[in-house]
Amino acid sequence: MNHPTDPNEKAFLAAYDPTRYTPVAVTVDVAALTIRDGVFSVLLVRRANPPFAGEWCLPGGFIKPGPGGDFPDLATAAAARLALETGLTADPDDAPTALGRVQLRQLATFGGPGRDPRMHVVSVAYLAFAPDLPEPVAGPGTLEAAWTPVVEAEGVDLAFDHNAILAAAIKRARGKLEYTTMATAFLPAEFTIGDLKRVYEIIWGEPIRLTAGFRRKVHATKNFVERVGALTARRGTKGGRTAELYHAAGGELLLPPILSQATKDAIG
Amino acid sequence: MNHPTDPNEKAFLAAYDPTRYTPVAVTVDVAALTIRDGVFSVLLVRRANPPFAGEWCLPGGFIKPGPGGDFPDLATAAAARLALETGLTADPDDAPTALGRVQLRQLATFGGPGRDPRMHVVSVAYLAFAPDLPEPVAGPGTLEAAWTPVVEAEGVDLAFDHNAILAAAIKRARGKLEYTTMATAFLPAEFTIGDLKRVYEIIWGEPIRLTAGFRRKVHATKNFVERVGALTARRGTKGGRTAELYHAAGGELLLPPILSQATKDAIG
DNA sequence: TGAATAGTGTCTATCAGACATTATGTC
DNA sequence: GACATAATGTCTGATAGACACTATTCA
Repeated sequence: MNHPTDPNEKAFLAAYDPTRYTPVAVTVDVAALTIRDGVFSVLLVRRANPPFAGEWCLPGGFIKPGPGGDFPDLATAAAARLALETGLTADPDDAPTALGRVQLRQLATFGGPGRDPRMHVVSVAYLAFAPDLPEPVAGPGTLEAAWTPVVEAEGVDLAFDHNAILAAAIKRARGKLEYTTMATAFLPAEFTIGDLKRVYEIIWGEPIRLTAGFRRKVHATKNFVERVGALTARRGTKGGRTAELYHAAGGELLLPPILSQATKDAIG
Repeated sequence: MNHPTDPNEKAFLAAYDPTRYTPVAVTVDVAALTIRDGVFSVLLVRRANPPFAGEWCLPGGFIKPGPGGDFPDLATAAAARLALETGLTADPDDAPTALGRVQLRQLATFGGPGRDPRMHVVSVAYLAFAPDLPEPVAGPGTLEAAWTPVVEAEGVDLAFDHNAILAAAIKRARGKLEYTTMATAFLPAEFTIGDLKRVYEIIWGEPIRLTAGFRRKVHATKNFVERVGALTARRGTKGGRTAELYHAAGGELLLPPILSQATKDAIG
């Protein structure tokens, strides 16, 4: 970060009065996506206070200075907000908490006029890819918090312009699966190739016909998955061979991409 | 947009005082990228006023309400800022001004502590892909404005954290060429396949060895280019066959992607 | 044994990469 | 003709998609 040293600048700064201007507020909102019981879901909270008291929206809130007077980084604010609503604490010692496995990415910033009846508000939206998390707890300022199937959430009239943010989040998530290895973020630390395939099917909402092809692609991609060397304990009750376990191998890019049918249709 | 109707909400809003909180400011900054004389360049301006008076940075400024009291949309603010520094007016009647061909995309939002010595500032950065534009003019608050080769700009110590924004812009631009048809945004309305290939080479900073392959890919991609049906007037003085002219065909996606060598190396 | 799930082998049409060839222009 | 640029043709190795087959488990 660059900092001014000129003495003129110091005089200017001493005389600078930020309250002269029409105030603007900045919020950080989080679209936390996960898969719960095989359903693509998003974390929604119900507002306790006006505006939109009693209505559902994405968790979020104004950024404000901490005890030291400094504002937090945007990503830090987003992580804190998510921790507040999920009841999970982000462990600074990098312990493997459930929240530690959540992938936070900046989604987009929404700043059109009329978004908030109080004043002009610019919202920095974050996208969280999460493995199956525990039941959320209502944080301060919220009546309740709930993992909600995205198809259901899209039908709800959310507060502010959160329907637009949610739509962008879903679109981005579906796209990210195509050319990154982030599908693993929806799974626990150890998973099978079948689990991974199901992540794609659940989030895209379409079957993946290629069984062998999907496996080949996953194995051929550098740093996508790594064999653990153990088998799953039995799941389900309908029989079937026990599957090999894998864990995410830290890679990011998945190229050439695995395209969803929707994308294939779009490119003709 | 959703709006509260509850009478309790109206009372709450009447009593709401936005000046109670620590003020935050929001800026919109634009990384305008273009190709000038075969060189990948970015628009920089030199600040007239503190902080960082006399130093170079990306064009940008605080968002503030217009005459009607309403704040503009973020993208509108970015377009206005760019128009100010380039001397081009964005024609609302959609006339084919040079600025009309500029593609504006939101890049990312930067909001860490200590970005601005005056107060906490959150910057929404926009990425502009532009065809060769005229010499810029210094807008209000700037001493001068200049198209600067990106390799040179990366070496300059820019004001605020604009080096980080510029780096993100360059990275995004290089990536966008891989899987979108946005390379055409760097070219005039009519161009040749050779021109298009040169855009890739200039922005990626590496030669594309495939001549036939590149052509095939471009032609096979739906809505990438469309044959105009005319040939170029002679250019250069070294001879050679006259090329067919094409124009952008309105498509967005370029899949499977054309990968740069850098990306290929990254995926092993 | 049959059904269910996991994983491998193989064939083929397609395509990216490489390179040769043809076409059209200036000097 | 020598050279430069544009455009097309053709060969080959890799691979996505499709499908058949093997492997392991439970009822």
